[in-house]
Amino acid sequence: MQKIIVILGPTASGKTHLAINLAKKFEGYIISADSRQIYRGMDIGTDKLPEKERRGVEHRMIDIVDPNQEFSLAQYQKRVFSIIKQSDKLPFLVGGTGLYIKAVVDNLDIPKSGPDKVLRKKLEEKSNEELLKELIKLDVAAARTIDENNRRRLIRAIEVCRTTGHKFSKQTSKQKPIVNALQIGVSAPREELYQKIDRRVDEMIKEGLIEEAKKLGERYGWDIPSMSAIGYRQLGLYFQKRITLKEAVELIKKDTRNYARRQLTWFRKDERIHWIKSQPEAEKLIKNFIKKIPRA
RNA sequence: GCGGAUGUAACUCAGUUGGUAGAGUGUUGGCCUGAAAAGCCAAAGUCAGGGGUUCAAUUCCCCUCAUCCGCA
Repeated sequence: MQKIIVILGPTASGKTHLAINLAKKFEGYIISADSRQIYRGMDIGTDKLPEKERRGVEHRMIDIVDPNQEFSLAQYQKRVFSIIKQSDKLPFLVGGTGLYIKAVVDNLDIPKSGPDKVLRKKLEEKSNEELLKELIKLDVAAARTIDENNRRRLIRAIEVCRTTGHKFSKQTSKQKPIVNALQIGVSAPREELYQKIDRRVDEMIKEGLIEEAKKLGERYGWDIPSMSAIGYRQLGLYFQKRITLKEAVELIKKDTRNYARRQLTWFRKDERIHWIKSQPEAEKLIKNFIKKIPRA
C-alpha cells in the first residue's frame, strides 16, 4: 500500500511552509488538499505558494480548473488516487479541506451521482419543510440526521436518492483504504492563530487581493461556487456596493476566523492525527513511518 | 453642588400592564460523503449593587455606585 504523509491544520497555521521543508528533505512531492487552490487565477486570496518559493518541489492539484468550471469532491478523490499511482516518490497531501483529506485517507465511497442541475433548481424552490417531507419519503434515516434548515444537504440527499434509486444513507460508507497515511497536524493556540489570520488578511490586501478579486468578478461574475471563497465573496459585496471596503476587510477576517474554528472541529475528532509543535518532531514521525515495513 | 437621563449576554440594543428574559454581532462546542474557504445546529446572562412592598421584583418604591448631558 502506498504510504503518504498528510500535513493538515487550520488556515494560517504554517502547513505550507512546513510541508515544503519536509518534501524537500524526504524528496517527495506535494499534493494540495485545498478546495480553493485548485482554481486558476485565485492566487493571493487562497494564499497559494508562488512558483519561485516552491524550491523545486513538485506541486499537484493546484491550478487545475478555471473558476467557472465545476469541481467536486469525487473528482478530487479520483484525480489524487491517479496521481499517487503514477509516482514512486513520497506524496505529501497538504491542506485544510478536511473532507478532501478524508476522501483520500479513508477512501470514502462517494455516491455515484453527480449534480443534477435541473433537479436542484426545482428543489431550490421548495420550502425547508417540503424538502424534509420529501426526504422522509425517500430515506428516513437520512432525514433524521440532516437538520431541517440545512437545505444544501437535504437537496443533495434527495438528489442522490432520486438519481441512483437507492437511499443516500446507504451510500456513505468507507471502503478499504488504498493508501497508508501518516497524518500530521499543525496548529497554534486559538488567540495566536486569530492574530495571524488578521495579519495575513492585511497582507493579502497589500499584495493586491482587491484587484485580483475585481478581475475575476468582472470576468466570471460573483455568484459561481468558486467565488464563494473567503476574500472573493466579501470583496464581491464591496464591488456590488453592498458594503464598504473597510467592512469587507473586517468580514474577510471574521469569516476566516470562523473557518479556522470549523477546521479545528473537523480535525479534532480524528485521533489518528499526530499534532506536532516543531519540524524535527515531524521528521522523526516520518522517518519511523517510512521505515516500517507493512505486513503484506 | 443642583437637575435630568441611562445602567439587561463579550458588544449594540429590545423586552416583561410584576410570574426569574430576547435579537443581531462576537465567542465557544458540534454536524458534515460529487457546492466543503460551502451549508447547518447548539450553548452561555444572580436583568449595576443593596434594601423595601408583594405569594412572587429584572419590572414598582428608596438608597448607593458608575456613566453621560445640562445648570452652576
